[in-house]
Amino acid sequence: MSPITEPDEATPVVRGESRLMEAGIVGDIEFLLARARAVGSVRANQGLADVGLKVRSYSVLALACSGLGPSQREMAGFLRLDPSQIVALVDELERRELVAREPDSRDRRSKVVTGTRAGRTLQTKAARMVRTAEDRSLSPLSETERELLRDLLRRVAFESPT
Amino acid sequence: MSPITEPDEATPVVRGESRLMEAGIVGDIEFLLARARAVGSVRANQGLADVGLKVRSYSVLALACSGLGPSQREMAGFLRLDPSQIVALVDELERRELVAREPDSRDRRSKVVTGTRAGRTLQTKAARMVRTAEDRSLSPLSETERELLRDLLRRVAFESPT
DNA sequence: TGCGAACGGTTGACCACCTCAATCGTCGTG
DNA sequence: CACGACGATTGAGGTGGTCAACCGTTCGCA
Repeated sequence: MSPITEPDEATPVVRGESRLMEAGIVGDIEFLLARARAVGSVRANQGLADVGLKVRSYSVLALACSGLGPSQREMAGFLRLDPSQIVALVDELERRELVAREPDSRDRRSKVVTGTRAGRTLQTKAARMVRTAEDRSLSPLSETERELLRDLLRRVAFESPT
Repeated sequence: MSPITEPDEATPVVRGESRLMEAGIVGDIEFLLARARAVGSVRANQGLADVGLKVRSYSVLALACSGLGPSQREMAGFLRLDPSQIVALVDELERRELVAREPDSRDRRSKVVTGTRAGRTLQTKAARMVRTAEDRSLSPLSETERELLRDLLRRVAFESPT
């Protein structure tokens, strides 16, 4: 990086811009999550652009196609989004006839979102693209390390106090 | 799953809204990163609000106070932000006299950002708040698991292909 | 039974943030 | 020394996050 020193032969292979790795901030989980996400979501969005989706809309579509019949509020809580954002996302997907809002017979306030046939086929296609994008993001890790990372993140994301 | 079954006594303690955990999306790294970050950054921002910072401005301040004398462009690459965003963040910190822009003697195009005395004291104070916020976010993990998560994220965040 | 509080969905406004293109001064190379 | 590349800056345009208010519905409770 510095313009004068020649490459150190003992330097481990570090693809990132490395001079600032000395800074204490690389120990911050918040920073690491932000940067990992920045790296990955660009790629995921690129892949999903082919089917006219983004990570946001893909998440909603995936939940709608899960067979669990989630209400919009459930989606909002699960994805940590404001309910009003779900409205817009479902609006868009419904306009494209990928999902449908069905009234909940038990509670007429809430609406259950389910994937249409077209939605389900698109979702499986999109899931493949997400997975290949993910593969590239996780390429520095071995298979067991990837599973480990998923497990640790799952616990932080779901079992952390409110 | 089915709406009628009574609570299963073998169910592990899951604090999250759990019904949708059956959905395949919980295996998505992108989703897990987004949710973990959503959980944690709210807390971190709350803590930092006491000193008038956010995670963004804190990151810039921390880099400025690292003693590494980073240029704005280095910061941008490291934090994965657009250079124009760095301008605004440094403007704000400079206005509060927490950091100073110094001309780089080697390259008069670039400006080195360093923390002032006030900036450094605020930074150490802020670092404490970030750490306690992080402690709560990572509370579901043991100490060795936390280090493991940090290490895995570091590799994904820095060694992943462009 | 009926009343009020709470809730789900929706809308709209507002602010933070991201991305991009254009500009200016500076650097490096040929 | 001329030209292309680069760092910082500005401004525009689009997206996303947050919040308050609203309507219809449900639930707790008197």
